[in-house]
Amino acid sequence: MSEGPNIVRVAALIGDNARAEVLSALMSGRALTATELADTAGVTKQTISFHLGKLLDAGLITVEQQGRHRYFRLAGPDIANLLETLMGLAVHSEGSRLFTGPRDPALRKARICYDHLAGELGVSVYEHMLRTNILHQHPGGLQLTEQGRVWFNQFGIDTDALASSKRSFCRECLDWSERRHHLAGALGSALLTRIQELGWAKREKNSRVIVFSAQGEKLLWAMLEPQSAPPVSAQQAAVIF
Amino acid sequence: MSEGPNIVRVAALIGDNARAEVLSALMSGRALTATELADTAGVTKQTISFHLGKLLDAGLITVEQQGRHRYFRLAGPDIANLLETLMGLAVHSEGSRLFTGPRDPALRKARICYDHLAGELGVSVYEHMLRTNILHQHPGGLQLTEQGRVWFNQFGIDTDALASSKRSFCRECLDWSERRHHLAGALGSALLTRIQELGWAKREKNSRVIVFSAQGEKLLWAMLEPQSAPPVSAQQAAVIF
DNA sequence: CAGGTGGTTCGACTAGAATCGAACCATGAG
DNA sequence: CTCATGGTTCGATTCTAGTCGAACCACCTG
Repeated sequence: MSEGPNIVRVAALIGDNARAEVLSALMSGRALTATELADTAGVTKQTISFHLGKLLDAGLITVEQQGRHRYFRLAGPDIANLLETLMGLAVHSEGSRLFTGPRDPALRKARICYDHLAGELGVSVYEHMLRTNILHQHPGGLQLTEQGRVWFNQFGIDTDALASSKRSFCRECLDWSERRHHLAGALGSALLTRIQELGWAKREKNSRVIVFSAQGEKLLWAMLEPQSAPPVSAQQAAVIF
Repeated sequence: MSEGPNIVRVAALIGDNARAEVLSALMSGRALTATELADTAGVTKQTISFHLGKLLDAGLITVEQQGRHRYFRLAGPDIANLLETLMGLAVHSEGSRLFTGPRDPALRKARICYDHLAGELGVSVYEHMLRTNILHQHPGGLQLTEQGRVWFNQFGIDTDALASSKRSFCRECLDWSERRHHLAGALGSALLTRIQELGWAKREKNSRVIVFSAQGEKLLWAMLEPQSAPPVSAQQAAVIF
């Protein structure tokens, strides 16, 4: 009867309020404890433990013990990718009652997707990088060009160190709100981290929203424009804050 | 509490045996009647009617009335895409008991994904097309090159007619078994149709498997090889490297 | 050591969902 | 018109899965 892999198990797992809430919370890329998760999901500790067990079984999340805490996180970028795909579809399926809450616009503008930048800003930065040939789409996958390497280094990111890590260096990820791609992988992760280091943007507490300061957004674009700014040196940029 | 779109509804919908079976069956791209679906899902007519109602509500499938029959099909390529993504994840999550049934190898080799070719053959054909510059990955999306147009026309596909249709002309689609991309969109659809027209491959009854004749597979590759097929100049193919 | 907090296990309760039998409504064939 | 067939609706049944209360274990702190 059933050909192919067993979709049902995974889908059913996600198709529960509490668990979906957990997974969404973990989309922030943060590692959270069981009680924190219980809190955001709005259930008791016992219940969350039950759910976390199931998610672990299925390999959707992983744990790391640290003292008497257990930190849970998504098992990998694949999972985050699936969740974003689902959101992209759900946003249509919702149809009638689409309550665009107050946080929603901010969420569309810029948010964290697992560990990299997503939303309007995420895709426009990514597409800009393609246009200006910092990144290049190659049959085998996305590639960092030589000038891209220079750009990232000047931005204060050690691309060589990243490349030697085991995780996928750079790849694209589908954005649910924009329905276009943004940058993911080690490079995407490093980019966002650096942006936060420079104080250009901050994460909103308990949310996936990322708020750019007006200044920060301007500086980012300045950094990307090839003519207007021969890449601002990292130190110089950092001075601002 | 919950930010972003409501994943739960969609996921829960897929997370049921009968409905997942329905969706999988519709991945074949065929339009099927309610009783056919009831049959493949292994439930009675009443039950399938119930499930189809839910899937319709959520906009995952659509109906078309024809006489006293109602033909159901997937609502669009997005849905197919989501399902493939899910399969890609499930294949890992299954872990221990992965019963690779007898049909499985055939399914990995070549299968239909909504309406285009997937599996080993699907991705290698697609990647070959990129290498030989029939298709080109462009920041805005996938593009058919001029020489690609010629190639498709010689293959008996009227690309201009396709381009004027409303649906997305050509795009890539992630392959769950290969974890790489294959060709989708109107162009991908036309390609598969033409291959079947030529008798190079046939669909297995009641399954997503596509069986190529030894002859057919050979002819397809001959068609793609740059030296034997004039449209692609060796020069342009070499440009990539 | 005792006390407090983070997490899990067990058992029982409950709500919701899937299922089917049976009756019902349409459409097409003869 | 009558009969057969494709589908839906309704009601009743069954069962699974989420939930919590309570007890329990593990670890850290004082």
